[in-house]
Amino acid sequence: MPSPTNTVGSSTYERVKRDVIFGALAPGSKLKLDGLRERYNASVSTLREILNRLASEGFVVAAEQRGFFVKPVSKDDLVEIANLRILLECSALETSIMSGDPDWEGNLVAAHHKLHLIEQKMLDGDQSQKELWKRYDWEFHQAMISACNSQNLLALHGTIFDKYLRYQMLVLTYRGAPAIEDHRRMLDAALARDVDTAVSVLEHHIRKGLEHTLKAMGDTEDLI
Amino acid sequence: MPSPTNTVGSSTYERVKRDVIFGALAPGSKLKLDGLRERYNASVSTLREILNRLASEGFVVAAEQRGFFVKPVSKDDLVEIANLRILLECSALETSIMSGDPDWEGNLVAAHHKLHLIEQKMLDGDQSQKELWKRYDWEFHQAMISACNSQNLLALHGTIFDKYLRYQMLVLTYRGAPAIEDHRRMLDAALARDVDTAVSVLEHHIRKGLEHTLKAMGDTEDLI
DNA sequence: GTTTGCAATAATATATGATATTTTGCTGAT
DNA sequence: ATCAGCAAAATATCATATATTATTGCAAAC
Repeated sequence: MPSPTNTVGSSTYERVKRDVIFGALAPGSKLKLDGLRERYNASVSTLREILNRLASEGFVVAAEQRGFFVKPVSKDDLVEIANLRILLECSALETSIMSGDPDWEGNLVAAHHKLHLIEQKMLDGDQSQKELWKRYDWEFHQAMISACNSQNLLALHGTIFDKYLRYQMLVLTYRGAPAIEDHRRMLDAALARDVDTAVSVLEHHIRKGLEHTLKAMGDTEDLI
Repeated sequence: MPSPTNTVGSSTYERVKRDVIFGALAPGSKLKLDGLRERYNASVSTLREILNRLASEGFVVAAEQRGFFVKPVSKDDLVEIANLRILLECSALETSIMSGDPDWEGNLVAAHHKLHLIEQKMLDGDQSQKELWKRYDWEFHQAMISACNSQNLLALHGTIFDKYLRYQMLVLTYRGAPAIEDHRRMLDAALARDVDTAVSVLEHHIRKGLEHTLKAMGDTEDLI
């Protein structure tokens, strides 16, 4: 099998983005080219390309002539992100359910199964695999909307999802059983082609997550 | 007044983006670094930064190890873009109308006035200012949704609008009087805080534009 | 004690050239 | 026509140089 043969640029891009999302690079912190060069073992030119990409996606802020900063967080921003996620994901879900084929159903069931397995572990107190858990969460939501017939919509949703994820990682708390229940209900509704139920559960799911994260941010006011 | 003091990077970025949107750089064409260096009088490093930005916005395609290409066009892509514009702009319009203040109304009336002036010229056969016309069109739509209270939504909409605009510029035809009428009706509905009417006129406006552009693309099959 | 002004320092923006790798184009053989 | 293999072209990456701009530190002034 051919190894992914990643270029320095793309693999470092992944690493930096990941570090922003998972908080290794703190919100608002300055991204000095020289510091990054050491940290990621890449040249300044390559890093500038990466930071420009991340800036246009909104994970980084590029301040003309003053360099780059990790995008700051705020409750207002989180609310905007959550609302956008609802708008994009619900819309995609609707068309996806209406046009999903057997392959789609198969992937969906598989994605839910994997997610469910790790959710059980989380419930049992094993918090050691937060990152993997979130990846499966992402894969499940992605599988749900993957038949929406719009690459553009999927791309936009992917970015928004990652931004939302950053806030969840920031407060580092777990909503637990209710979220698991949401996923199950979404799966069932999707397979039953019950658009209305699926969409309303999804919206509820995101709003509850938003509430939860906002509350956690209120308690930990320092991270802004 | 302080001059904009643009950096080479940002001003060249604007130029390249503009050239993609207005078709000076043809869809699908290869963007050779060396060629661009001559054309825009910027260094390769700077140009790579710019192309990376444009790639992450979707105006350019970055093919690992094979360089950059102007994003190709297709009817499917146009349909996706139009649907996304409807989704984003209608949602933004709804909240904007509900929370617009007097300043918002003022800007809106002003934007419509400017747009209307140039639309009349277009109707009279003066097609010399397509670019200015499209700028005013953008400013009007932007003014409508500017009170939506979401920077994230406005940013996303801006990008989608530009992509939609590229298709319009590509086929280079003018929908004329009906579009002018749409704008007037949207303005009136917005000022009357009639959300339903405004939103449905907007959706109709975009769908008609889509139809029109699709038809023009069908006739000029060569540009793909 | 706070503010102002300015020099010293640091960091960014941009350009250029060098190297390794990859892709592309071409030639000739099958 | 197809394919292998080589030469030319282009990209990806890096290091380095320079000009410009931003930041910092400190002394002088209020």
